[in-house]
Amino acid sequence: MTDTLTRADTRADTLLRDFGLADDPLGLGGDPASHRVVVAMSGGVDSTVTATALHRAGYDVVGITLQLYDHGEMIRKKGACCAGQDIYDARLAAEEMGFPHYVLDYENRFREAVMEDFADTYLGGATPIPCVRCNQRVKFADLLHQSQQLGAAAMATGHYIKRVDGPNGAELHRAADPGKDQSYFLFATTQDQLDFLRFPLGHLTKDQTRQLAEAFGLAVADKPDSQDICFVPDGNYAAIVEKLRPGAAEPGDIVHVDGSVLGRHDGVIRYTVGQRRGLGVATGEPLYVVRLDAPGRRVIVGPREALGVKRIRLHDVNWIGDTPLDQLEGEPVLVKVRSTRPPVPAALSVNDGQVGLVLDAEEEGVAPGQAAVFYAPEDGGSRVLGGGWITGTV
RNA sequence: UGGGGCGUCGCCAAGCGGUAAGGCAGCGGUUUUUGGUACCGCCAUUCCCAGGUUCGAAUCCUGGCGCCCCAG
Repeated sequence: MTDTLTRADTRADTLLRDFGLADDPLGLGGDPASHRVVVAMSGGVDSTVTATALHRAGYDVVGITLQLYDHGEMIRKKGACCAGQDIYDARLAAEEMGFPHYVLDYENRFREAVMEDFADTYLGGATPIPCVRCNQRVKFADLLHQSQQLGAAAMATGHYIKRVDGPNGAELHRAADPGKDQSYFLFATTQDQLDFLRFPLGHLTKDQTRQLAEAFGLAVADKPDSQDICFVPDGNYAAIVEKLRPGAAEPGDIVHVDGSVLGRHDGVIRYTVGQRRGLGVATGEPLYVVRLDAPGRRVIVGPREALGVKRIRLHDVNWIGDTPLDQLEGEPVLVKVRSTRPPVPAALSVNDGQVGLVLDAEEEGVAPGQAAVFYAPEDGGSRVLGGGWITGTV
């Protein structure tokens, strides 16, 4: 028994060393034990491995799990996070590994900052990204402040993204594992937040994380990755919008870009630019949502060729590059207008506060409410320079 | 009730005597820490109905029924 444990410990220590998580991996200096580190624990593999690894590295780890929405019917959902079973998983792991763990009730905050924004965005004819709102307004705002109040030297998460110390301070870089990179969802991270944050898994692959989970003997080692919107139990997001804003979604016309009315729809909230399915309109060729006219309750559709977009207007841009943004008119950047897909070349346009992009080549399905995330062109798009919310396209 | 045309999956549509293409829509799945896209799979034992000819018909014949057009 002791022998097995010892061997497992050795295995874990070896992996930690191999993965660069052994000697003060957070770069806080001095004795790790003198630094309190809050780890945001969702209950999934990644954050649990993060907390455990940092605890083993000697930091004064405090695990915190946010309870984000009510239990009830959502408990059973697989691949969710931050409710029900997941909170229990996080607590259990902390208990077994031997570091303190707290559950904070953030339901009200989450509903206001994420879910209501979600509903209102859809009602406005745009397509929200709740995961970005959650990171931006809850995890990297309220929880981060909470961590500072607890006297933490840093807050760590299990996100797949890299924080790199550069000549001008902390930089944000895409994850080593291109398939798991979460930079798109973290574009709104400010320099202040970045200074305090740490992402120990950013230079690991998902496979390596699971190896660690196994070596640590974590119960969540085989837990499936989370996906979909955590507070939408069955993929029926429109039902959540209806529940939050009863009666707000009203039917209207489905109109072709040529002006002809092709049919009716049950509410603009069920559609997003680029969407093909769910229109229920049969012409010979497939039709896509080209634009949403919320005030007119119209869904404007057209052929795939009508989806191409080159110019994008942005608002609430977060910029964490070295050169101030207003000095970068016409400068080249790489851009992602969607989480999955490599960054594509574009030019910044900055006219007295109005930030926009001109893509070298057309992109399809660029929807208002989604994000355009900037990457530095120099190193092939490794460094994240920030991003903005898409207001409109041409 | 004179002439002509047509009735094949929810929509469009191929088929022209040899045992029901395809597209669109729909449904299911894969991919994906948003939505969407893309990809894969499923989707008419039956061709408006009833008889008949034929080894064999959605395809030929007869009679109904229903549309459409041109004339009255």
